[in-house]
Amino acid sequence: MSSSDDKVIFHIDVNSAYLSWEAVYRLQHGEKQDLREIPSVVGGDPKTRHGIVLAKSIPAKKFKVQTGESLYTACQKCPNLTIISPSYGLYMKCSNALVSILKEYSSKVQRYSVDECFLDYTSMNVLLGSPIEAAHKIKDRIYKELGFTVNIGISTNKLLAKMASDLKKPNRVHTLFPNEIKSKMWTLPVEDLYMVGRATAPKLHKMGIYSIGDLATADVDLIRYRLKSHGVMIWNYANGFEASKVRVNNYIHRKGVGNSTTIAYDVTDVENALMILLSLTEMVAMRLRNMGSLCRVVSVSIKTKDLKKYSHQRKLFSPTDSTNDIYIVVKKLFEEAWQNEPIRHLGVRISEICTDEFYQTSIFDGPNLERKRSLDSAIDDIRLKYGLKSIGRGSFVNSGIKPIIGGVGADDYPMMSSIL
DNA sequence: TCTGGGGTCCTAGGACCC
DNA sequence: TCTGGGGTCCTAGGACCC
Repeated sequence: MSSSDDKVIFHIDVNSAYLSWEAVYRLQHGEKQDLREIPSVVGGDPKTRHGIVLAKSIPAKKFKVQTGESLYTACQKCPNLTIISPSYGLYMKCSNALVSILKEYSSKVQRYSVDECFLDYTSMNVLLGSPIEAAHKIKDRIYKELGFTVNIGISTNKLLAKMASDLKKPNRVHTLFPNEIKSKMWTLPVEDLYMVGRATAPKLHKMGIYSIGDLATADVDLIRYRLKSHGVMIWNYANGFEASKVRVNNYIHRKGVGNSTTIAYDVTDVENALMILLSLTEMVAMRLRNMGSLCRVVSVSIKTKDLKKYSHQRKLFSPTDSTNDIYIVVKKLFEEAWQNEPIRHLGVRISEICTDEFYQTSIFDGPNLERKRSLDSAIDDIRLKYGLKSIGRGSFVNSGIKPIIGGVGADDYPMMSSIL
């Protein structure tokens, strides 16, 4: 092996995460039936019948229920299907418990998503044994202490480690070292490669590329000509070339924060739309302040009844974290963009995040800035202490719209405990 | 089968400057 | 004001991920 192959990277992937976590939680709270042993799915909102399958049990898979399909079609395939609504708070706790075990094996742990982590095991051999031994130890410990299974992929970079953990599930350790690429990876269909999705796969097929090996051995100039820089990236991946670092997560580096919602009915009037947008803005702004950050770009997205999508964004003159300031822009953007069509889905997103540490107040912000900021932060404190519903705007009281809509990301609640 | 919600990155085109 | 071309900033939209 050459010196660039010196790194040892693990990718840890929770098997059917949401479903496993629901099953473990329920068993620990006295339920007799293990969700993993019956046809069951996590997903959607059973009340509105909206939504899709987020995770499925192996028995549900036998009925050909697929991740991403609507609950309606899933029920048609499998009439006895048990449907569980997702509880993201529980998943965050499980994810935190996983991360804290991993951190005992290396200080370099990157949470890639709620159910996937990278771990840099380079030069830990001396202390903790060979990579394969350590991976088995980690896998078995997670099962013993937390009750769910994981796959662990081992290689010399993140891409190969991730491809390895995907090989055969569940409860497995796989290696995919550079000398195993041909036998273990090139034989797979090209759509199994990370970053080859619904739009890219058909383009590759048209070029006669069906396996990862076909892509790896194709002429890179031709790939570049047809698929631009994205093509060069996946060609590199197919050859196992990837060199990004396992970086310890830091939510300061987040690029944007957004929340969106599909509405149970079609919205046809400005008042209702604005009420929903205000509710989304409340959540987004609170998350932003929770990060100790400011934003410079505000964007509103609209999806119509017939699934037409459009968005409108604007760069602000000076950065802000104020709910009111953001909402004023949101309102303007919506009124400029909306073409009077029935609305199915609305979203608010802020980006160009910067730290508020050295924030200089612009003279255009006026004398009320500090007052606005302290009001926002007082409300945040109450919400964090007594729950999101404890305080809301008067205008929502009889509207039938929740004063806060939207979920949170992995690093939004660092104070959340790691206990399952 | 008409498809949820949270992200990131890239590209293309227009405005504007020199 | 006829023309060219390079650079940057901004916005909209698409592709991918989990």
